[in-house]
Amino acid sequence: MARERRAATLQDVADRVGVATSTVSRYLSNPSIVAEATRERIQAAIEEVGYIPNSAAASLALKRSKVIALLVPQFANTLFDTTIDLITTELHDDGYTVLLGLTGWDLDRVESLVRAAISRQVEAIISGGHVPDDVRKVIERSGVTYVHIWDIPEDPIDIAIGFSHREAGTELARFVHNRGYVRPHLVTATSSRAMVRSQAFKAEWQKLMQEEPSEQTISAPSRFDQARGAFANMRRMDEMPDVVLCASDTLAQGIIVEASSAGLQVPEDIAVIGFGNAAIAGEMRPTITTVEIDGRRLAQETLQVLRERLNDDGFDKKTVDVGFTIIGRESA
Amino acid sequence: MARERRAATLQDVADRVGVATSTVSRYLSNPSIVAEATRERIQAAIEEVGYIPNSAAASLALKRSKVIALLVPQFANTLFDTTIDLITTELHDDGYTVLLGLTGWDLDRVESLVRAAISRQVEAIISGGHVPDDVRKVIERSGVTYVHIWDIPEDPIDIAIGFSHREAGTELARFVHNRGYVRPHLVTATSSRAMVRSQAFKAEWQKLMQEEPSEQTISAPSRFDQARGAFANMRRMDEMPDVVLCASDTLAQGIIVEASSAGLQVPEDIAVIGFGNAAIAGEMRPTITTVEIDGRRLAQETLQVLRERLNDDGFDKKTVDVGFTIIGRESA
DNA sequence: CTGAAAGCGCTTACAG
DNA sequence: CTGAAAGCGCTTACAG
Repeated sequence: MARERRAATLQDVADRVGVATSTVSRYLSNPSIVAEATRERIQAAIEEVGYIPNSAAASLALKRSKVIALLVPQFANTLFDTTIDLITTELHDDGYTVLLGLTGWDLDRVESLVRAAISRQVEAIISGGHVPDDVRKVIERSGVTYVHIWDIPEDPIDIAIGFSHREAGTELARFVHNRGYVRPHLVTATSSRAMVRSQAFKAEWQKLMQEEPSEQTISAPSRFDQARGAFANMRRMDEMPDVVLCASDTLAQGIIVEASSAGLQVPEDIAVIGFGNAAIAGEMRPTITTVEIDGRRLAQETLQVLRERLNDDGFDKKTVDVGFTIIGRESA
Repeated sequence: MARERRAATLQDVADRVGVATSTVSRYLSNPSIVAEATRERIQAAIEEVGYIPNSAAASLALKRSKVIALLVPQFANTLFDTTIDLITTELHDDGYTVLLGLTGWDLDRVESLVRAAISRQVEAIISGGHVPDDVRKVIERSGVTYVHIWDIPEDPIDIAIGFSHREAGTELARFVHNRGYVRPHLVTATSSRAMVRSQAFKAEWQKLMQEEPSEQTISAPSRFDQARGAFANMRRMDEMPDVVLCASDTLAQGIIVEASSAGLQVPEDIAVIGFGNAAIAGEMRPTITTVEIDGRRLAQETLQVLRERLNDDGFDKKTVDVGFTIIGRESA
């Protein structure tokens, strides 16, 4: 690696061409207002010195950073990987740089990430997780655009795009009931969203059957390898459940593998329902009944609202419900 | 959301306290050199106005951004999710902000992401993918620290931390041969690394058996749902392979599911080998024989080398080989 | 079409 | 222990 080299600046380019920095700057932002001949000399100089603008300086002068922060709990296996992927790629194509913050479900980290983002002058924060009240104040005070994705909070800070996890839980209870299952078992992850779904499921099931479904909790994120323990717990119950509601498709997949390996047929002996409609859900044998959220649509809606806000300077709070769909397949 | 509000600046805090901005700045970077009484008044003022420093301005003045760019092909399901997760989290704890760039295996995007990173004055670029020659020049010219992770290129740009995919391919061929398999089939993904492994496997197999193993190619990233097509292709072969080498554990998992559902026993009728030792590999039934790369160690090594370079100003190129381990399990 | 100058919000020698 | 001032690398009215 080359040793400490001073990066070329606008001044270097200008000197080389023999014009003022303002001319080079204009060429960069709007070439057509610079004379043809000057244009060519500037372009040549830029290439010679390998000039790359310093965007810290530009941010400062423009009061516009073209940076957006993305806060998610972890790098992968969040149910919205596709959504994140699409959003990030499109934002880059729009000329934005994306800051990544991994919260790891840790509230202190959420706060320091939000502060770092604001400090970096981000134009928006897209967050896939909840934010404690004091951090909410920091966000509101700063005036940044804040986009909460994946669920719809009671009282959104600013923009929210997602679906109602409560309704999803309720609908799942009805679905299970309609299919004639009588002993549902919830494998709930310790994430606020999964817990909301389970609560709603229990409430609805109570209404329909006048009883409380059994439940166990696993630590978020729900992973394939947690299935073994979860399944063992079920075996210890007085009576095995006839349907298991999993916090994710990966977990559902694990439960199916465990059940098969214990000689149980899915769904005959025990039915399994996932969450998220990951690629595996449609390909597993048996195919997995699950809840689909349209990640592509979620991404598109997010980008649209964001672009409106960022370009047209709208300042209205906004909530978009992208809904969900229960997809009945072989596993339940 | 609150309307356009001018963010508080150092000047605002200074005015409120009745000191110069330099004093507030000193308080922020090194409180102990400011008088106790002043310190308290400054702290109070900071909280009152909700001051958050503008790091674009700080970058400009300090010529140090505390930003690091992370370039990966996609947001999830890269074999090194854990590594990325660890690196990102630790860097944040070290006070760095992480820029995320998703290349999507697209070389033009690699270039624009590298340029954006340099423009943002990043102190290092960590990249999980290959970089074309002209982009290499941009990197070298800029003088940023460049950390290539996951494999070890012939001629590293700067720092490289990973393992030899060529050796992995060779060792896999020996492993398969030792276990007595005679008709291996490679399911290769179209990523440069997977291709290197397959090449090496073929070369070694040629040496051992004087024949060419059969092979099919799937588009990267290798996913569970590509297993169906891949398996169908094998069925169409004159003779089914007795062992399948998959580009990832997820793909291996898919092949196992497909094989079982076709009434074949794994490994008796057909053995399966994955790559990566994902969580599922040890939990699937049968458990999956695979190649493990210690993602945690990879992350630690990366962080260590990075910290050395960033703090101690070392400028030597460096390569670290973290190796790999073939883990024999039930599936082969 | 182009230049000189002010300003964006910090930091840090240099004085005192 | 603190302040005044210069400077980091850009952008953009304002003149010409």
